[in-house]
Amino acid sequence: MPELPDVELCKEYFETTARDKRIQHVEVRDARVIKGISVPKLRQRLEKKRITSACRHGKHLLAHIEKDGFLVLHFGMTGFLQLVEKGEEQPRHTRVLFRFPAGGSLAYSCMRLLGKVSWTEDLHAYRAKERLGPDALGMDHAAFAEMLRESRGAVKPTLMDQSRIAGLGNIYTDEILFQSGVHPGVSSKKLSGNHIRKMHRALKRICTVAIRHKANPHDLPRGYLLPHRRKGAQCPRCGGNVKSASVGGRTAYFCSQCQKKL
DNA sequence: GATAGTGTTAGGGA
DNA sequence: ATCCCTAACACTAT
Ligand SMILES: [Zn+2]
Repeated sequence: MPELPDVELCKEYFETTARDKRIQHVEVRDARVIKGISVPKLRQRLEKKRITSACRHGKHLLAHIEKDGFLVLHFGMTGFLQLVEKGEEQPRHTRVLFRFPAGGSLAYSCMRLLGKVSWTEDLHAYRAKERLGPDALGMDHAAFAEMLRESRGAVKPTLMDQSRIAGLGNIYTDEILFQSGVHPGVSSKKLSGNHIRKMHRALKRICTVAIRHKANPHDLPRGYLLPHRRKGAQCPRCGGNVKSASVGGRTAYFCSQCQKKL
């Protein structure tokens, strides 16, 4: 559930299920996901308060709470939100339950506990404290090109560096590099202007299309790597073998035929 | 039973 | 300091 397109969909889900509602009660079922604030303080900030809007920055969902500040939700690798109506069963790994006066509640589920629930009074300060770079979808070509020129090391870890560009992770950087014809291990410094342009366009296109298709890999247009993102699968563009390699400590999947090392 | 996995960060070595 | 790599976190699916 966790890269930019997924979090954007979470934001939309949050808006349709929680906006303008008042939080009656916050049930913290596993305090390990609460970060940067005590459980009583967080409850104090949220209970009886109205949710007025939501926004996303990178992989972070920020829900504006009437007057006070922002509830921050991060989903790690396995987090998601689900509206639970009265009497319905809640997700197995629900860590926090936000109850509304009408009886329904919004469950924050996070199996691996890699996500977090937090609080901030100031979006700017939060961004700085978390060292979050500009959001990937809001970055124009000039900023994107400059970011790559300033970076060292392989391009894939650079794209996943949340302090340089916020929102991309292991999966979508593979798709971006695949559609741009760039090998994940290439040094950012060696990218031509043409490559950078391709990557910038691919990033915008891929995130937008993924959001439109509910971030479901099997609903993506033909030619996308994601549905074939496993070792030994066939490249959807050339029919070659999809390969994997460890780049920056994560497993990258790519087609060595379509993606050149330059 | 062993292993990998959509993320992030602390700790260690160069 | 600063960059880069690895391990660790917790839990499930294969
Ligand atoms: Zn190919």
